[in-house]
Amino acid sequence: MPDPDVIDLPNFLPYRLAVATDAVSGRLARRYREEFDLSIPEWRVMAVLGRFPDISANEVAARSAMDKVRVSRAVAQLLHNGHLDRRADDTDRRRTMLSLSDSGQEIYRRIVPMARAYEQDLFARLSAREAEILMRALAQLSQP
Amino acid sequence: MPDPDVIDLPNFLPYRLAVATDAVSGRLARRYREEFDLSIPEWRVMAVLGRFPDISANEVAARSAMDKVRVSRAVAQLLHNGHLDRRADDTDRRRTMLSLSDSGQEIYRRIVPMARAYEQDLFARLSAREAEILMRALAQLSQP
DNA sequence: GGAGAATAGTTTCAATTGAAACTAATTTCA
DNA sequence: TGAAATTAGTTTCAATTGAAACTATTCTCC
Repeated sequence: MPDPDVIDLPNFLPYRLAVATDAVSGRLARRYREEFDLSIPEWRVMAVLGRFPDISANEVAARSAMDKVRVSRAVAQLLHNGHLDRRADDTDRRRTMLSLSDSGQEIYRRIVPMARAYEQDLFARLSAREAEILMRALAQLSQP
Repeated sequence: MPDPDVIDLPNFLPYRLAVATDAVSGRLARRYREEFDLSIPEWRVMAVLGRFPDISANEVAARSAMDKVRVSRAVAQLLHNGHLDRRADDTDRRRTMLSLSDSGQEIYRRIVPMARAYEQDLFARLSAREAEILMRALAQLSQP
């Protein structure tokens, strides 16, 4: 029976979520950095463009839970490293269409199995039922 | 059947965890800031000291999943605002014992019910069984 | 058509962060 | 002992971040 006048941080849901995310993202960020020299925002941009080629930076932002500033910077870095192609949209010259360059596709091709394997290692800690409920619960908590 | 050559970010566990944490922590951080003028690190320090009075900054760090730099800065701010008391440890003058001041206790007394209510609002999105499995799954994912 | 609102994307600025270096005190052990 | 290693906590430095301001373009509607 928990004392209602006190909060036990390790059992406090927002804290526990944050700790789990730090652990999971931290390990993954290190591998992206070491093996592919990518930050998490850069990886997210590449992941979105691998699935939805030729979309604008704004659409990338909408599909990656990042604001346009973070996307803009990640895109600039990826362009600098030659992992993206950018071409102006002729019908609306404010927009630019982004896609993975050959080099970007090469990295993507290599990073996807690594990310999947990492995710499988995480799921291996859970039963199938726990995994399914976890995913559903996270979706519930993400709603405004 | 998911395409094994592509990753769908919204179904990728590390991404989904990060999005859920952003949502949950973001809302909570705004309330701590608006209602109590506290950051998340400051709140964590207060939460730990509310449960374990008279411990050192190092012990706070160990119990709050923060490094000593973040704790040091949060403690400095809380001292500045008069929410903590600090006294030197006579047997080891490197250490200082921290505790909530009267003003800190007053804030703690008010913030705990708010945090609990917020957590209850989160749990209300889940069934009891889902909540229990979520907490267990998060603990599993937090392990090194 | 054109003035004003809206949109895509970038830049600026200040705040937050962690690694590494640092200070001060304590412990280890030759 | 006392020199070297360890520990508690702070400061410095550079990187990351988001809000707000900004540029350039397009849309709205009189």
